[in-house]
Amino acid sequence: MTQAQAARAQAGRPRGPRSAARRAELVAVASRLFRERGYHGVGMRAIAEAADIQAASLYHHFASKEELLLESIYVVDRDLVADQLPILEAEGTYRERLARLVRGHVGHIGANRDAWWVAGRELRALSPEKLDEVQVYRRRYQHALGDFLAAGTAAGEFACEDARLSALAVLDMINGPNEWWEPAGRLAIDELAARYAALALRLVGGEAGVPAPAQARKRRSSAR
Amino acid sequence: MTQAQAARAQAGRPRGPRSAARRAELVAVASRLFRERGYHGVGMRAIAEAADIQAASLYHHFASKEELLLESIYVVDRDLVADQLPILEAEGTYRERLARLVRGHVGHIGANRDAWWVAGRELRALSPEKLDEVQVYRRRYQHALGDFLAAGTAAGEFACEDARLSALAVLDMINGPNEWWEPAGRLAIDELAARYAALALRLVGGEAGVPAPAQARKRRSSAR
DNA sequence: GTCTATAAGGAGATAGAC
DNA sequence: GTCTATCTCCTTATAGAC
Repeated sequence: MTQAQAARAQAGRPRGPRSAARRAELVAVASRLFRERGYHGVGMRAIAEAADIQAASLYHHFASKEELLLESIYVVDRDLVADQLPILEAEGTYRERLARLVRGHVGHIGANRDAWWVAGRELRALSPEKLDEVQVYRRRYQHALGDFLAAGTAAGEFACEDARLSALAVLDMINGPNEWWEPAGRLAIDELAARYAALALRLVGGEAGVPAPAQARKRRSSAR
Repeated sequence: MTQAQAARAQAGRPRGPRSAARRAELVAVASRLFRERGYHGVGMRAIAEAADIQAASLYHHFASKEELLLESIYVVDRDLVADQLPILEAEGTYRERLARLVRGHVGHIGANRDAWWVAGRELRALSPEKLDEVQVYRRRYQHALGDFLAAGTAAGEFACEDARLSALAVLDMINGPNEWWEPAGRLAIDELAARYAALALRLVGGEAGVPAPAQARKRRSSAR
């Protein structure tokens, strides 16, 4: 990848002779195939065929197959963090903010299934440099959640003995639907997101003494 | 795969001119490489080189590359279910049995890291027939846990609104360490297993009204 | 049980025409 | 921006000697 390309990838709305919209289309096609067959299970010829062009034409838009993979992964690991971290800093009780984070997280999985599947399985196909870059985003998210749970425990809203571990446990749980949720299943993604939010509150001790989890969304604008 | 080979793979201690011990060695080598580089990222030549033989010699022990993958996955999906399901039927309170299940599950991840990594990522590389076979084990585990949580709720030990979903949430959480735990980390696998067991109890409402989770292992031989 | 040699095809990537 | 043609290397798997 050239420096110019790297800079373009960082920007929110890249410009230039190689249209950003076309790139995004091609990334979406590649993500779908990577999801279906795995990064190493799909060739540039197959991606090109699915996009209805020749393999050589892909190299006009992307320097390498790895760049296609990286763009897929950015949809999750870069963009999720940018969307979600502000939630933890926003208004509301700790419980409300945690619930919003979980709903946003699960909803993001539902809205970006191909990219999530790829980001969950194909990180190791990245070069060490790009892998590092991606993992910085993940660690930032994880640490922010750990700090938030510690603060919520200090404020008496949660009861986390070990906030770092609780953050891992919550993330393990809310990443789980990436492995099994599908649109045709029993629960719509919004329902699942709401229920996982209630379960996450239990997990961090945010529902202590309230055995009936259906009540979770009635309590509002208290504490803080 | 021939029928004889399939039958041998099913048996606990396969015999024959192609030694089971040699097969297990080669599967372990293959699992490690599949973990490091992905199923499609590793060639038969690389597996052979790591085992210090020629690629053609692998075909004396295994009919195909896929058979090596399948044997890796069996270590998790077939053997785990066989080890773990009896725990749910054994003696003890529901809480005790759930805690034992979680500790066994997390411990199995720690003891079979390569196989777990592969089973978590490379299922789609199996043929549809073998994929089905593996997924039957997974569903059995999931359904057994769901039934167990429903029974524990009816018995008053848990408080699961939706036992099927709670089973998924618990499994999502306790599968999580497959993604991040490593021996050199902050927690030994036994410590992690014990803490995740306590967190799983919270998740299913098995700790209602007990905000201090450190107490979990003191209560014993009550209810049932 | 392991070897050498090879078949038959797919991989990522590039050159240069249009 | 897309094409055709091609380079070089690697892929799974098999044949048959030892």
